[in-house]
Amino acid sequence: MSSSYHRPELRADLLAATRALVEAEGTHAVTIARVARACDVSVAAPYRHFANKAALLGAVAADGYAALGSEMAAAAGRAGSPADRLVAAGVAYVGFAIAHPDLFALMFDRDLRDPHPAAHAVLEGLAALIDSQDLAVPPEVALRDAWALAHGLATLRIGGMATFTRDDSPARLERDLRGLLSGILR
Amino acid sequence: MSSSYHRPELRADLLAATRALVEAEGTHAVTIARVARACDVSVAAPYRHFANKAALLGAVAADGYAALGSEMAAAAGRAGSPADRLVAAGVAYVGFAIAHPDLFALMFDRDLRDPHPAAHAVLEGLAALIDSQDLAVPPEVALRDAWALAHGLATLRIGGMATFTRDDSPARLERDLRGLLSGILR
DNA sequence: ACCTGAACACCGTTCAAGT
DNA sequence: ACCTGAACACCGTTCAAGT
Repeated sequence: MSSSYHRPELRADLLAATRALVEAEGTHAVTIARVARACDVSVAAPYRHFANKAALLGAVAADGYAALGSEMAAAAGRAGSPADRLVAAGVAYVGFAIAHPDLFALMFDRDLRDPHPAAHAVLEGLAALIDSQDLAVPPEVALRDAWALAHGLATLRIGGMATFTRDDSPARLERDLRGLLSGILR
Repeated sequence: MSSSYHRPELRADLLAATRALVEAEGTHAVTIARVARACDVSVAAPYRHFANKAALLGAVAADGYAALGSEMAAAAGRAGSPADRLVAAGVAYVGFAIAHPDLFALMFDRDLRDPHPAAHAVLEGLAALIDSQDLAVPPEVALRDAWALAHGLATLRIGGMATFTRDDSPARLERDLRGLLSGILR
């Protein structure tokens, strides 16, 4: 039939199918069998490309970090002042979580991910936006604070907490972020 | 042998066994079969008390909310000024997450929980600490901000993000919270 | 009313065998 | 080197049957 024994793009196909499943039905719906079926391949085939299910999901999470990082950078690039850049990056961070809630949850899942690439991607992005001249606190403190704030807003929002879903407009988000970040900006 | 066909405390035993498994090995280690074995009961027995695995885990999460709420209230009760109470509650929130990371993660898992009890428990606890006289912003905004901040610090910390694990002393936590909350306190 | 035993469909992972 | 088919231990859930 249409199947061939050699599939050079299978690894990429498996990743795409897994991510599609995550975004459509959530991580709990991901099954090696379902992913394999979506790629028209036997259930054993994925094990030639990923050590196990956790490794497959971890690779999808890694793609997510890259996407998040570039969206933050793009948003910050459109802003003017240093404070505006920081706020814009925060809005992009929360916006990514709202647009891809299950992917975002997977990226920060306690057992499925190597935390280093995440920390690296996010912190590199944020660090590039911050000039210590603009800060009322040391840069590392500012990075921690800004990240924690954006992450809390993002996870409580996608977790369905009513206080955070009632008004989830970008304007509201920006107001929240700017208000709290005023404590660390000069 | 030791088994009897009537076990009035089985529901409580199942909850305790599930929570113990969560805290010892993480939610991914929870299995109806393992929980049943720990309670010396057949695999079908838990279904007389919980509709399915998600309901069992949800009940454990509900217990977690109650525990978190009382720890926050106790910590706030030991503090003096309104600002100190808010900071103390935040420290207790993050401290709970550090002490019970897998339980905390389960409590905020996207597919396993009804968000209402969580929001209720946390917001009730926080609202009792805040007098609008002390605030520079409307109370609902203050609640959102404080919760988001504490939640972000907690989840990034238990997620193993290096910037947050390098120094996780209560003093550091308190300093972070106080600094950022200064934006919402009068 | 509560529990057991057996069953069903499904899953993660392994491995010998094919191309 | 990459994929298939079959296998193994395990899981979630159901249900008739026992007490």
